[in-house]
Amino acid sequence: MKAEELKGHLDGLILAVVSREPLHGYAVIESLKACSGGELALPEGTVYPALHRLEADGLLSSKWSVVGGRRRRVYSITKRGTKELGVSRERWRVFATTIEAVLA
Amino acid sequence: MKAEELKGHLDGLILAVVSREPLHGYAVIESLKACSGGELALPEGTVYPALHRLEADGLLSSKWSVVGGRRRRVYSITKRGTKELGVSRERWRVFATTIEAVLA
DNA sequence: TTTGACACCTAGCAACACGAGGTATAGCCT
DNA sequence: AGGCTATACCTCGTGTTGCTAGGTGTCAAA
Repeated sequence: MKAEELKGHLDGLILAVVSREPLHGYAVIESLKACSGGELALPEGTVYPALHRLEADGLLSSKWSVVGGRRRRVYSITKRGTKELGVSRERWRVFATTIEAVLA
Repeated sequence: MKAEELKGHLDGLILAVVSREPLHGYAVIESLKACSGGELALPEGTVYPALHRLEADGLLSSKWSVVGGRRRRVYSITKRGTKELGVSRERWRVFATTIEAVLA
């Protein structure tokens, strides 16, 4: 998976996995890996800043928790985040249709 | 169509339209627009540098021609470019499958 | 006790699509 | 003749964004 391919699509992916259930950052990485059959093995330096960005934009909200002595920041999707996820899905459909029309 | 979405996918699209028939830069823009039903209305500042990049990488070759007093740089796909187009198509399939698995 | 998994963070880099600006010809309308 | 539009090329600078590389700290198992 090339790095640039992902640009502009990451936010939607994160919103999608967090919308299923609240997750902390590390779990988001694992969830993306699991959902994609290992294809989306994203480094922390990619995911953490993205989570911060999404929270700053009001699409995710977080709260700290401690489990087994380890601190976790657990993210939940907000109302605006849910709406944005819908937009992302629709935008993906348009995008994929467009690319396939040209590439095929 | 968001700008960042396209990143990493543009080269494959250009290779695809040029592979159908040799085209000059302006015609590449028109062809992309036509193939995509107007969705891919890319500005010149996007397409021209991409064409130069592809030529520098040996995936396209160009020669000047003059038609009706206007000079055109006509691009043809090279052998390596054809091969790369195949790679791009396969990479798109993997990418689209991956995104859909997570986003759906 | 040292390795690995878990769990978080940030600064700086590199890639790349785009906006804005520039040059020049041809054809059409007034 | 002058102005406008379409054709046709180019480049510089900017903004976004994913990644690399580095850092901190806990816990369990070898």
